[in-house]
Amino acid sequence: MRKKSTERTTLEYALLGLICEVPRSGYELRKVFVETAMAGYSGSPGAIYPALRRLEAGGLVAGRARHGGPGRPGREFRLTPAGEAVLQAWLARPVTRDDVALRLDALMLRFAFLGFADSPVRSQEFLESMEAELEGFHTELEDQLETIRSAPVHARLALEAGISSIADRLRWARTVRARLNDLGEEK
Amino acid sequence: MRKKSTERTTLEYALLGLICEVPRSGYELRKVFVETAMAGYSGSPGAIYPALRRLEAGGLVAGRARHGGPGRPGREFRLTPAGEAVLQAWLARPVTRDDVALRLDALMLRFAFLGFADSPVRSQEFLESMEAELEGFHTELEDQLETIRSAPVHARLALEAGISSIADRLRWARTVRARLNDLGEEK
DNA sequence: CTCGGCATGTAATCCGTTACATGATTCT
DNA sequence: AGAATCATGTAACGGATTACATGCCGAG
Repeated sequence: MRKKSTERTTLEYALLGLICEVPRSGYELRKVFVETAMAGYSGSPGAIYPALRRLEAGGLVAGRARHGGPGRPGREFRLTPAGEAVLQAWLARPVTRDDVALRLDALMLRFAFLGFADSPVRSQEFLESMEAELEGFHTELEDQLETIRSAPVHARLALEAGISSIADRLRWARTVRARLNDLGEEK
Repeated sequence: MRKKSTERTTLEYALLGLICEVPRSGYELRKVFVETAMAGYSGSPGAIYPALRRLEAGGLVAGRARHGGPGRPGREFRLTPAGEAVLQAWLARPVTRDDVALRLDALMLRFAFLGFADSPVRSQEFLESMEAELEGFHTELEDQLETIRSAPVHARLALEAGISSIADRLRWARTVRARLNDLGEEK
């Protein structure tokens, strides 16, 4: 999955986003994944704890002991300045074609954290580039639909479902951008 | 990923579906994935060839030499009776909540091959159970939206996108079921 | 006869899953 | 003390990715 060694997994970014404002323990992070079924991430301990250790090893998060509740005392993780920088860089990334075509879930996860961006402009940029790529991908898929006229009915119908869902997400992006605009202006 | 040892990966089912009617070589299979970006599967040789060997080892496909074109002669894979049975069992599976919540892409891939099912009834069953699970998941997500009223705006908006896309897919399923019904009756 | 492109395969690495094991605190 | 519960891990394993290596044919 990693192209450059600086790349992190989606799960790692999710963790960074979740502890960005509220420090949390591994257990609390797991609960978030399990209860909200966030983007389909499973929150198995075998995924989360290793991911937290990778982040800690990279100096992006720091854990400190916490005792107070019942049961075994946990470790509470908070972002380091380096971690904050990595999170912000992630949030500021432009949306690519591959993001909308191959990793739409991860992209929406990123959007969910965009409120933590250093500037409200980030949301606008995100939505604008997302709309552009969605439009491009949409016509790409419609072209593909043309070229597979002879394909089995079910395959064509499945492709139509994909096209429809891209159109749906495009409508979402446009209305959300308008909503956020209004929110920003009336403030 | 495997719960029972009889479970196959999504990629393996995709391969079974693709060679179900037309025997193909690994290279041709790769091209399908690359060109149509099927369900976001990458079609890297490091994934496809091992998957084909697993299927061959399991007796689900059989390869035979093919020479004729230019370049290195390829091996052409076709389904064995056992492979046909596994494919049919996959196509006949009822749609579960996890299918629509966590693996919608894989589910749509399955639909794309439903035309190869042993009975046209399979499509109806598939769509009916899919509609039921989509409805259930939809209300589940709307409940979740209620309970996170205090969450950050962006997170709520992301969830709304998910809800909308489920509704969109539900509309798709209903219209497709009607369309297939008409097609079946006029025949 | 070797060069380029078609086609198959391998190796290293990494992440996620499942299932299990362990630690620490409070309640009875 | 022992059970229950909260919380953190570990081990084995499988599959996907990337990048590289190999084999075989026809054209010049």
